[in-house]
Amino acid sequence: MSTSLAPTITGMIQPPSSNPNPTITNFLTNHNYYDDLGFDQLSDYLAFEDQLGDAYTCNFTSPLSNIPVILQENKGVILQENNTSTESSLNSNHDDMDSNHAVQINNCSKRVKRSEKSDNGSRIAFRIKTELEILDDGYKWRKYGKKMVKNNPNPRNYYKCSTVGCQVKKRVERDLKDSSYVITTYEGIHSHETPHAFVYYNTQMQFD
DNA sequence: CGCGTTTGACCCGCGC
DNA sequence: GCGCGGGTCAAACGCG
Ligand SMILES: [Zn+2]
Repeated sequence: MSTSLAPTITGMIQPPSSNPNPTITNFLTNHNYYDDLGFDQLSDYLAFEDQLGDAYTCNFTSPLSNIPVILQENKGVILQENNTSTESSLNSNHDDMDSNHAVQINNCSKRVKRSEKSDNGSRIAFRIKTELEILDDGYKWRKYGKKMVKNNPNPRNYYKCSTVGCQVKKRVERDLKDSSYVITTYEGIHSHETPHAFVYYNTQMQFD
């Protein structure tokens, strides 16, 4: 099926009336996270690791205040490069956070791995607790493959960005340890912006 | 018609 | 060489 799960998600939350597209803006933060950095090499990524951690948490907390759909359900978010080592995890209860804007990132761990063969693109994986298989992140994806992975009853889906000239791929599978989690792996950097996602932020832009 | 999904075939690297 | 696992292609199909 397509990426139109808006009804499902919007049913779970109260979208702010000012926000024309809650589901998309929610994931925009994800994209801001690595798009703004635009690191082409893992070394860059690693170099900025500390700052990233900040930006990361920040992105997920403050701008999300209105639309913490997924993150509220989150028990953990994992960023990882080529699945191994160098992990810095932070267990934090954001209880002191503005309860109105409570975005609960209880167990937010970040994993970074230096890869030997850092193929041109970057690779980032989000581990998200959700029952939904397909999550609209603001980009248009075209599914191009599905595979059954070994030792995992759940299939793995392959998507590619529909925008011409953009080679970003993403791959979605359920965590075999805990099938209530979905691991979404992005590979590459978009050569464009999302059409809709910035509307919300533009409306926030003020000149006071 | 245009575009997205489905799904088996195909490809490729690797270990035996 | 062969089988296997992971990744991709593409023809057929579905839908607005
Ligand atoms: Zn793209």
